[in-house]
Amino acid sequence: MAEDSKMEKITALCKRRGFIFQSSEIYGGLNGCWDFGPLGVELKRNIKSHWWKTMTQYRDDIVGMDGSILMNRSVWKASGHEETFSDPLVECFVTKKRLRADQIPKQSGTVLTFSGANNESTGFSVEKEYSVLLPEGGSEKKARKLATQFYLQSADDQKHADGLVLHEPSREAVENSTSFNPENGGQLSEPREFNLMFKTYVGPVEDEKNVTYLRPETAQAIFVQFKNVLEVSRKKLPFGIAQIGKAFRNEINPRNFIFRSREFEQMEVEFFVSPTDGKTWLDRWLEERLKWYETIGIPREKIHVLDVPEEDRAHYSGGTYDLEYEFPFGIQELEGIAYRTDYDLKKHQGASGKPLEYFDEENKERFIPHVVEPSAGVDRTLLALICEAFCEETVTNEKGKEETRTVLRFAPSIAPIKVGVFPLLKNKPELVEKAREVEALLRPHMKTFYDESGAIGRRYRRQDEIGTPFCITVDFETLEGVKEGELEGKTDTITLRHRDSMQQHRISIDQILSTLLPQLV
RNA sequence: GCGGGUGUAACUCAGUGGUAGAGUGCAACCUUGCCAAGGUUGAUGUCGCGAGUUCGAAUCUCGUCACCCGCUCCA
Repeated sequence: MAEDSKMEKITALCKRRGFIFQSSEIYGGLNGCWDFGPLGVELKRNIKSHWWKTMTQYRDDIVGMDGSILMNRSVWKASGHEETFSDPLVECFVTKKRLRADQIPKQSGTVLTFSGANNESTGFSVEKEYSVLLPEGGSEKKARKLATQFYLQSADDQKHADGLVLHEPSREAVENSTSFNPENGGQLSEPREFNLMFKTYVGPVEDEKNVTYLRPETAQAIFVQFKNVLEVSRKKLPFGIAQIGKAFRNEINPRNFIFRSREFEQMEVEFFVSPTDGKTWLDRWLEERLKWYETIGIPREKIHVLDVPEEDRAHYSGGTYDLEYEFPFGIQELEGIAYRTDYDLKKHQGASGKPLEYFDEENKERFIPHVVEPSAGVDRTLLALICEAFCEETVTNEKGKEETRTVLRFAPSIAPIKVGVFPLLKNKPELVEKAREVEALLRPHMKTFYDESGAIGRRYRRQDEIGTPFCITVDFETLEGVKEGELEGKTDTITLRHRDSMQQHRISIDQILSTLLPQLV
């Protein structure tokens, strides 16, 4: 199956069956925003609750919290998020001056493009393209001086300045270009988005002093509450704080269905350790997280672990693993596990003036804890699960004709609906009544779906397409007794049909729960 | 952000200036005895949105929004 057509099929299925809709669809949608329909929300809740239990219930060194989306602006100043602007910016390579890309006046003239420079006497040589705009009547001498400055930046010693020779530039006339610094004609960097935060105002007055942002990550809420949580939970290092919540990034270009959206949900643990244990815990968390993906149905071999090289990591990171999944549109990040060192707590301690240190009774040491952060995207996980589960099989029907069966092979533990319950025929009230009874028996324990319309085969296929692992059918043998086999003569039995094999077997109604429940964990 | 493509029913699509269509799906009923079965009936459209041209626009023009692909971006 071609990978882009697979993605199209998945997108169509998600809409048709009620997993995911475009946000504000009847008004033409909103770029980068998505709504989860009846099945999508069940799937999403199952993912989150599985993660939450894994973190806060099955282990005793993590506690939860739920921070507000809006926080004091100082949080974003201290964390460094704000400092990096909210507009696309370009930078002059020589003066390092930053300019708003959309406010650069259009300029015309001749562009001199140099290919490099060298200094014979010192042996210095650099090959890099650099352009300078020479306005009509401008001084070529100044332009050459600027280029010289540019090339000298790559020299670590000023001694190369004397006798530096520029390669002879090529010339090209341009009109209305915004690629050059209006002050000196120097080439500007490509526009960069430095800050993707959504700005808003707290209170009804749209005054600059009321500005804050929708959080671009959930982590900061944990850092600023670190001391409170530590205090009340009476935990000792190493310990973690878990949180699931929405975050917002004003992405330049949301893409790939729900993969990169402007409003998304994160599941994060900030795990606090002593400074000497950071690297060890980073590796431990990698293992933990791979195990978790396995339990929800993404096998380890489908996850690529990228040990992010130092030059690609955030400046504060002491090591980062990216867990990547093979989506139909490419290998993309599902989760980042980052060793954030003491960067965040140190920043907040400095900015707030409140001590965020930890006192280690055993060693009588006081220090700012280091942090290892496994940070997963809920929506990305959901999309990966759908991609992983999606399957089209060719089956032969009773007339010998080949047809396609679409199945979502979700792990039963995360499937939105666990069991479909059907009367074989809907025009026989005894069958309907019995099926309703069976459904009522199961309902307190799992998400059920009752369906009586159309032919039984169609109802099975409908459940296959939404990933329901089990279907139960009440038939005449339920009422009249089994005709043959082990259960011969027994009433109150049903057929249990398995999604993946399409096999059915007959069990008595009082065995349904004990058969199904262990498979739903 | 740049370039290209697409937008008509829930889905897949036909319709190129003159009455809004098909198949699938959906709903009801009949039939039906376990894998998308058959029959009858039915509902669903500001033809993405907004302007313009025209006697008349799904169709032509412009704008805009959304989605897809390729760049770009992704602290």
